[in-house]
Amino acid sequence: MEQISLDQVFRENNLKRTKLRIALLGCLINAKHAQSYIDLKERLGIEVDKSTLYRNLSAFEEAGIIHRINDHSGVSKYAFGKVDNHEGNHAHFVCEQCETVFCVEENLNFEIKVPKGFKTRSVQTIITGICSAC
Amino acid sequence: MEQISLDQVFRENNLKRTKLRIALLGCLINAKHAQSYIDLKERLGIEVDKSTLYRNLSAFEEAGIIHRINDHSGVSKYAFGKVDNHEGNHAHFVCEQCETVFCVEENLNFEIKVPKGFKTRSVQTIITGICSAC
DNA sequence: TTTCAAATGCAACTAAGTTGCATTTGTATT
DNA sequence: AATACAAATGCAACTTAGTTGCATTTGAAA
Repeated sequence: MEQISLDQVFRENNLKRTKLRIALLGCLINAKHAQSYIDLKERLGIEVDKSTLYRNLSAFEEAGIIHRINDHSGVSKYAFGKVDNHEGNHAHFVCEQCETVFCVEENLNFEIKVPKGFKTRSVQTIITGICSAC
Repeated sequence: MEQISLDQVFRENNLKRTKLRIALLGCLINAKHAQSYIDLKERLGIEVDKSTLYRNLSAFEEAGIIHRINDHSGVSKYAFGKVDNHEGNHAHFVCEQCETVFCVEENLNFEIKVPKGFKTRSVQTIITGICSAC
């Protein structure tokens, strides 16, 4: 696995290197599955302001550092990396029991025909089922 | 196109045939794209109680009469029919501009490999892009 | 070390969706 | 047609995710 330099990520995206951002991005990188606001808040340990956290998540998302997943629960979850790389998109697996969201590493490279006049920009796939732990 | 009898749908699913349900299901059947709570409320015209509407949407969803779509906006949208029929799943197209959600009629019949121990139950695909009207 | 935009913290707000409970209504039964 | 009862409705109050405006603080560049 390739080592990631946080400093580089921040510099490349014109984001100031603050304590919270370092901790937050660390959380997201090390997470084994997608994290909600609540998950992140707990994981961070330190007291964090809600709006600051959300603003940072938005900033990271806009910069393409993380991506947001919206499953059936209505609560947004965030995961490190982009949904689509040069080889295709990846899917998300949502466990019905524990509600954990995993990024499925297999790349999807299918095309979906859309009606005339429609232009596709991105494709997100959500799989529901039962995870190995449940 | 096949004619649908609302009475039959209600009877089959053990749902009482109320004024609101008839109007609501009518709205959903006739809609050209997926409807949010707000869309439905406006479309119905009549005064509707929020919780009653939501409860009915849940009831319809549980009965498999309609399905719920969760796009990036965080607001649930509802569309008539099931996501998956005997031929595969259908995808949803979300317009980035007008936020309209369309059901894409093409059936998807691909398989996604999930990690060992994971069991897939359903697959939902969301396409974002620009619709023909925008 | 100064400077300034960008980031933070706080409080107040918005909006989606839920819950509990009293009242009403659809339908099955007599 | 009258009765009976569960299921559906309406209302009010609540919960929770996420946002906004603004004063204060801080990172980094000059």
